[in-house]
Amino acid sequence: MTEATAKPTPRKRLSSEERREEFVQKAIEFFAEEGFASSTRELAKRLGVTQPLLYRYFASKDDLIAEVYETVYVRRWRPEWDEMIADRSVPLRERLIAFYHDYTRVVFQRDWMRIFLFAGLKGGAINRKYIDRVRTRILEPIVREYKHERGKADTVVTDEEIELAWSVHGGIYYYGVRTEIYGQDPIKGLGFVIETSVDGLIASLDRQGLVPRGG
Amino acid sequence: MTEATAKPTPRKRLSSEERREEFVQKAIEFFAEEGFASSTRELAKRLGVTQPLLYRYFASKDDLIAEVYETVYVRRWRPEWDEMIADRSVPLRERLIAFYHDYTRVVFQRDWMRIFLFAGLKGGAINRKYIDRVRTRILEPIVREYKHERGKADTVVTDEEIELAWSVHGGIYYYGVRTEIYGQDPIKGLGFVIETSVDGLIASLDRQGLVPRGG
DNA sequence: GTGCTTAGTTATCGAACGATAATTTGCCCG
DNA sequence: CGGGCAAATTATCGTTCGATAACTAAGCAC
Repeated sequence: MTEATAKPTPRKRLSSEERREEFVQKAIEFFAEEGFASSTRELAKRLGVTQPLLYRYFASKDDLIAEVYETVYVRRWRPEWDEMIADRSVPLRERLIAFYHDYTRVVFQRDWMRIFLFAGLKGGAINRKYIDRVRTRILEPIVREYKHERGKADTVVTDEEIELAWSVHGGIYYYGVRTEIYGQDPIKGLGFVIETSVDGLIASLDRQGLVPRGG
Repeated sequence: MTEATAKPTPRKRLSSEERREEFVQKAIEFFAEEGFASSTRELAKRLGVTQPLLYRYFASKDDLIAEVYETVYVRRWRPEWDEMIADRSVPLRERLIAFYHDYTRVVFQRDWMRIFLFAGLKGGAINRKYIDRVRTRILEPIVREYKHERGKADTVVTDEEIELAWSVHGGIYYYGVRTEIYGQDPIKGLGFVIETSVDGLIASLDRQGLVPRGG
């Protein structure tokens, strides 16, 4: 249905800051669904404004995209995850289960996952930086906590142990990919996946501890 | 550097069938690297032919893309995987390790993975169909073989067991994503990941067998 | 109320896109 | 050697893209 000829053009005037925030939020939804190759005209249509207005707030389309990255990957990271993982007043198993419930609540969002995949395919540094952060802020702390609980706090975290953690983390992450990206019906709930994955990680770290270490 | 004015234009003439095959193969590399939103002009440039020539072989860009899908996902699937998984003359652990070495040799290719991700984000049915095939041709047979080796061949494969297999399969797959898509240096080799993942799957299936079943 | 600031508009440019039509040229058969 | 089929080209159409310039009007200050 095309618009009527005599459009009232309400032309609400919003302050620069709220407009900008609104644009970024809607751009996240828009680009997550349509991809970064989609047009600024289509985005403007969804925002109910004209396309050139976007260029009053962002110097270029790439600038807008950069702001989308920043908002999704930096602002949604929860600083309290550090303490959740390291809170030794809670048994490790419960701690990790609680953490992964919270982590997946943030990450298993359609817009988060799709933008992450789009960004990865574009080949920028964002995903590499995020992967690095997962290793240093999640996986290495998890392995350190495991070793503390096993009374091996003095031993160094090995590459093998980190790779075991990556495998389990990846298994959980792939559950989100299957349900959020590929639309697969969850055959068993997220809770089951998290609990069995945490159990599997602890068990495989235990087995790894029995393997003779070279050097 | 722009081309010289007096271009020789060699204009090689190839038979229809070899040209078509050449176009599809190069289109796989091209779209894997640049995404399906990239132009047919750029693809033609890489092929060393003019852009309208593509339209002698493919009715539309979407037709070409469909042929890319077909070639990658159907033609690269190895029929012998069925027998590898079900070959009971080999112990299950070795069988699964051998299978995953072969499977990842096909799937852990930059073009395969990137096209799979691009296709998934476009939202067609290809990925859903592929996921279904992984479940019915890989995961369910694996769990059936496990139950046979444990003397439970008569019991039905449960949703929980399939989900355990998905988690481990996803962990292995994510290793490929990290190395092929995000360019992460493999901190431990693929062999380590496959072996510990297979051990982890068998162990978690064993644990699952101890859990009281409802009904 | 009058006027300034600026949010928001319309109009438009040059480039790139998918696709088609018309034209040229390589190659096999006689 | 020469004629015809089809491989491959040049030329071009209509559309859409990111981005800029010029214009319009909303709302606050006084």
